[in-house]
Amino acid sequence: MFDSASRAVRPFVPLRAGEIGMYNCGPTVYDRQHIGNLYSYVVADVVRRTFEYFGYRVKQVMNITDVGHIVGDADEGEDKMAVGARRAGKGPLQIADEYTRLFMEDRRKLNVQEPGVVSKATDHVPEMIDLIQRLIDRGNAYVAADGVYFDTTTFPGYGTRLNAESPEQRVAGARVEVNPNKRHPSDFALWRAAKPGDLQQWDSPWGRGNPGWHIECSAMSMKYLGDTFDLHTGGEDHLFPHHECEIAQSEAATGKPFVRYWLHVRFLRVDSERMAKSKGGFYTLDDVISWGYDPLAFRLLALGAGYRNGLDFTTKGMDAAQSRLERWRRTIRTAYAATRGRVAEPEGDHAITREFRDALADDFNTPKALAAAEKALNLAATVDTDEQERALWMLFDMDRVLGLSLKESATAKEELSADEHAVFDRREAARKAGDYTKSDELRKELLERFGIQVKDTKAGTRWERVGRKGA
RNA sequence: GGCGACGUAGCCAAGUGGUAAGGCAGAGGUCUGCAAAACCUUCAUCGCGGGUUCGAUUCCCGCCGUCGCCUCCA
Repeated sequence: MFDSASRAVRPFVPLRAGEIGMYNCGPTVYDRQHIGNLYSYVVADVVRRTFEYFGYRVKQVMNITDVGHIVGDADEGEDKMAVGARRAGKGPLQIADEYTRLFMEDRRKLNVQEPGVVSKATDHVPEMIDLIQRLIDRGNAYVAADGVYFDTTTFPGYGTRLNAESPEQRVAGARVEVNPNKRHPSDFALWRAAKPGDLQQWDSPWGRGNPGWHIECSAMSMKYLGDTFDLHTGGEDHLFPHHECEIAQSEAATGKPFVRYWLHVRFLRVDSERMAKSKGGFYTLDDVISWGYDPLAFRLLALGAGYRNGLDFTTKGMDAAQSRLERWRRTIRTAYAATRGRVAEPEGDHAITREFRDALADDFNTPKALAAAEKALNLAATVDTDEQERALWMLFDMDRVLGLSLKESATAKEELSADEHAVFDRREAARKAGDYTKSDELRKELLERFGIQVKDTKAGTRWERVGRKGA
């Protein structure tokens, strides 16, 4: 896998054999998560599933940031949680709970498995305070007028562990006013003293206030995974400063290496541009669903691109993914019916399975893995039932990682409603009577009114729900 | 301004020093009352210009273009 810290692909070797500790930087729950956020969790999910597929036990921890963090140091702008709360006329915790719920719902729709531990920042303030105290005791942090800061000069290599650009080079482009309370411009806040009107504040040895943004991830990841753990994931935007700060404060506090492998997901783009509210490309999963797409088509789209290259979200791309998904389902359903639900593990190492596994083992190359799956699909479309049984076994096996509910689509049974059935029967009658004009009319009606595609096959008339696209 | 990534067919997207996976769309065909589905066939010399090499899309240099980061952000 590719490790951001060494900027190279290197073999993955876990700390403890057969076991992996993995931490995902979670969302700040002050608003709905957009598809870009969701995309990064789909990637994390595929990573987790891949490790499990290869037999590892994965302990996955994801945080929920339910404390508002406006700024690193210069206090400008407004607390995000506060903004969200005021907008809805509710308290910060209600807001956090509400958006957390919606977030978890979106994840389920995308077949993203639940992490073993989901930890909320507000539940871990004591741990953060402990950690800050340790840093002060060790001389890595100092108390200033408006909070506690990490002294970056005490941590050699600060800001360069994951980034090629040195801190000196950054100063040139600095665009935020330097806080005069800090000893060095690059120092970052661990604890911020409360200001009048702060909705969320806690007591601490340094007075009332709230924790800095970076400290929560250090405190929670180490609590659940230990001082050193295997894998830390996040969006590319976290490379700097968030993860650099995490490294600095964690390693300074423990004197041990913090994370063994870093994985950063490139941003999802909308029509080739970064999604941003100002550009109008801020979409939620519900938007995507309302346009007539299956959430799993979005997952398939995500799988179709390498996580390090980012994903370009376009309606064309979604159309392609939707068509592809529907074809997979049809093929599998047909094959499953042909084998009467039997599947058979191929003897020995099947070339297709091997191709699939090699692709995943090569830095989670899901596009390549999908190509292997397409080969299995071709096999499933043959008339040889032995071949089909093997193909189905392989597809269901692959689905442990792909997470496209292939098995469910094979066995899904759907019924026509009474209304639909009536139209369907009338068409059958017209067709039998040779009245093709009328039968074609009714077929069109089924499609346009109910989203039902009628197919006349040698084996009789079939139908299928295809949904209605476009908006 | 600094740092980084990328530029492969109409679109999305893998990949390799020896003439380029897969998907979507399209075209032709088989099947069909017609459709739909399915199946078969078909569809690229890899941004531009140099260089290294027996040979480069793949390595190096330059240029052009796109995108991201430079302390809110998955």
